[in-house]
Amino acid sequence: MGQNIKLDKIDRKILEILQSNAKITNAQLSKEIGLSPAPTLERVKKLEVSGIIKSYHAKLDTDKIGLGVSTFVYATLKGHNRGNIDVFLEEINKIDEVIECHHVTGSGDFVLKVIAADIAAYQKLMLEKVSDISVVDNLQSMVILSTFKDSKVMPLSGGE
Amino acid sequence: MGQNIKLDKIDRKILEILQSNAKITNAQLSKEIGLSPAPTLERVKKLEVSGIIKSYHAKLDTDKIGLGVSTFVYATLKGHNRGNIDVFLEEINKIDEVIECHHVTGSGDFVLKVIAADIAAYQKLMLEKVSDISVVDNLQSMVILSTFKDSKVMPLSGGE
DNA sequence: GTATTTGACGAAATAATATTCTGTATACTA
DNA sequence: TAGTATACAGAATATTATTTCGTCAAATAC
Repeated sequence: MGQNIKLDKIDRKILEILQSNAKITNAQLSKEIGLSPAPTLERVKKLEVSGIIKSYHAKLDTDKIGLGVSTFVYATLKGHNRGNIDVFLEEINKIDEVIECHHVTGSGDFVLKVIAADIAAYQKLMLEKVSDISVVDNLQSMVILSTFKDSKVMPLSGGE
Repeated sequence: MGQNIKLDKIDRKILEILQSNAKITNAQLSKEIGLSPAPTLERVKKLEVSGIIKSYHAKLDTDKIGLGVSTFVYATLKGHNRGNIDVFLEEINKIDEVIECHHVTGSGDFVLKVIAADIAAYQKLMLEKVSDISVVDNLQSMVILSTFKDSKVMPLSGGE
């Protein structure tokens, strides 16, 4: 289960291009995939409507907007039961600085990605908002020193 | 260092909107921020040229394109020296399935985000490509069971 | 094997949008 | 106070998206 829509080589090329550059004009895109503008647009629309393309986003330079600290945080809850998880997720969703939250296998229950202006702001955030969530048992932070790869292009290979 | 460009309230609003919806028309954007189209476009261009806006990307539904497995991987190297790190990064950059690579504090040296079609493909990838990198000492994988938050909108607050 | 339907395509016309241009007001500087 | 730079709105222009239409090819039915 999961996908059911069949993508041909051209569709995958479109997806690859739009992942790396969403602002390309339809005319340019059509050239790169070797079709005329009309069917190109039709394909893109189909990909959007089907939900394969979920959305489009601008990527910012965190340093330049004054967000100098990014971290990964492992959060363990006081119990893995449904109730605690729901409470945790609800609280996490309120915190804008937590930009990712994944439920994972392994010792920790959740992996968060957190962004703050600086270490002071980060500490404040963690103490006052995250640690404060009642169901949180343990938190372990890893500060990102530098990011060497942050590709927005996923590897597309699957079924012709 | 870091940022130097001053952003006013309108700029931050623009950034917020473009992060969550990069495909908005300039006319619509100008309405939402309360300016006419011309200066709105001027501001956006300025944000692009200054590098505050780095790029625009389409976000795909991983399930629908047949990428069912996402993981975080902690990688420790056989030594933290510059040479080993360079070797590691060079190899990692060749692997499309590794979409993120962060240098972090803590026990592990690097955190990777890896995407594959299924567990079998993931295992193959890790065994044949990642583990195979000579300078890699230890790898620890955490499979993402589900993602509850994956916001592309960073919290903008800083200096008026 | 032939007719028919369906889907995808290209070319051209149209509509919407981005982009440029010009003049004005406002804030900053000398 | 005069001068200058900056940001803005409104209108004209250029680009681009979008729609329309006719054609072709593959699949299906007869």
